[in-house]
Amino acid sequence: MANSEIDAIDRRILTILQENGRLSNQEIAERINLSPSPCLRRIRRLEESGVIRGYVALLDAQRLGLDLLAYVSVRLEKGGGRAFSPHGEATHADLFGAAVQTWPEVVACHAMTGEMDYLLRVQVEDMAHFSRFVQDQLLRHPSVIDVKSSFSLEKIKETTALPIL
Amino acid sequence: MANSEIDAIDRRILTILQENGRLSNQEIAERINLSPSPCLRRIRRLEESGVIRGYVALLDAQRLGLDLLAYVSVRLEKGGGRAFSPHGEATHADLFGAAVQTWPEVVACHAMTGEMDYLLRVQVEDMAHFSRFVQDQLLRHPSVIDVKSSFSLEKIKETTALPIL
DNA sequence: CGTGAAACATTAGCGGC
DNA sequence: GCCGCTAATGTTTCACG
Repeated sequence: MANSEIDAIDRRILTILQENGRLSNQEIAERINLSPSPCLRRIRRLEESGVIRGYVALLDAQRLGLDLLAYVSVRLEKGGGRAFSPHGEATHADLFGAAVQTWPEVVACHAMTGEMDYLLRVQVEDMAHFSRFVQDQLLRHPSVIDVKSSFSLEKIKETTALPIL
Repeated sequence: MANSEIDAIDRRILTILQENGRLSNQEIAERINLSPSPCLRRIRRLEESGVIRGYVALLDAQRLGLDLLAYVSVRLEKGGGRAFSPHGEATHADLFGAAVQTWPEVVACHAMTGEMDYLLRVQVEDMAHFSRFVQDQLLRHPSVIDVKSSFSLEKIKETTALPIL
């Protein structure tokens, strides 16, 4: 459980796995000039310490008919204010956060500094679906005051790889 | 090479791989009640058709010392305007897009509708690093007019899995 | 689509630096 | 402590029914 330091070899492993998470341990070991056993031990350590959160397949949104990507700024009711909830009491932030988890079209949501409280990344088929999402879900939520949407015209860059060099 | 339709079984495979991209073909085949061979054939077809863009490891930004996530709105010089470039001529958008590719701290960049032209997602160690990035890279870029930053206070939701149900 | 066999990869144990 | 070897086990990937 300890605080294993991440050395240069670990970083090379992470860089490789961020690009291709399905390389075999052997292949990775070759690329970093190590034999398979210690390479695997390092990978397992990185997994267990939580540095590697997991492995996923990345899909192509357009080929799946999800042609519209929106960023939505949301402002909530203010104050340390409380609102009714099934369990008695909860902040607007709690209620909104819980709702966000249940909306599949919201692929990311951050509480933010600045004028707006939350920034949502919303992935949907088309404008009709987006409109329904805003009208029926977002604006109907009791904690939401205000919503501002912008739409992605072009994806200039998009990577899940963190800059660890 | 054709336009293979994605059926219900394919979607179940994709749902599984979006969650765990390292499951063995055998494991996936079991979960969808299929034998390994046809399951693998489907996966390969999804990979080759580009529906599956790739497999990656997801890392934990905080454990790697990347404690600051910013969203930065950028406005560029307007017009079909052109600016000098090494190859003679290029739009401001081209120049800015090329620059973005070279900045490792920018993990995503979209051209957007609305008042700002681009939305950048910037992942850095701390505010000192962010400040250097804005001053030395962004604001120094000849096409950039204006920059507005917001910072993530809390990650409410974040998934690479697309809503394909 | 399923079966089976060859090729390949993973992983635990042990000895050496 | 960390590396590398070996050998057993499990997985992928074909050709073929």
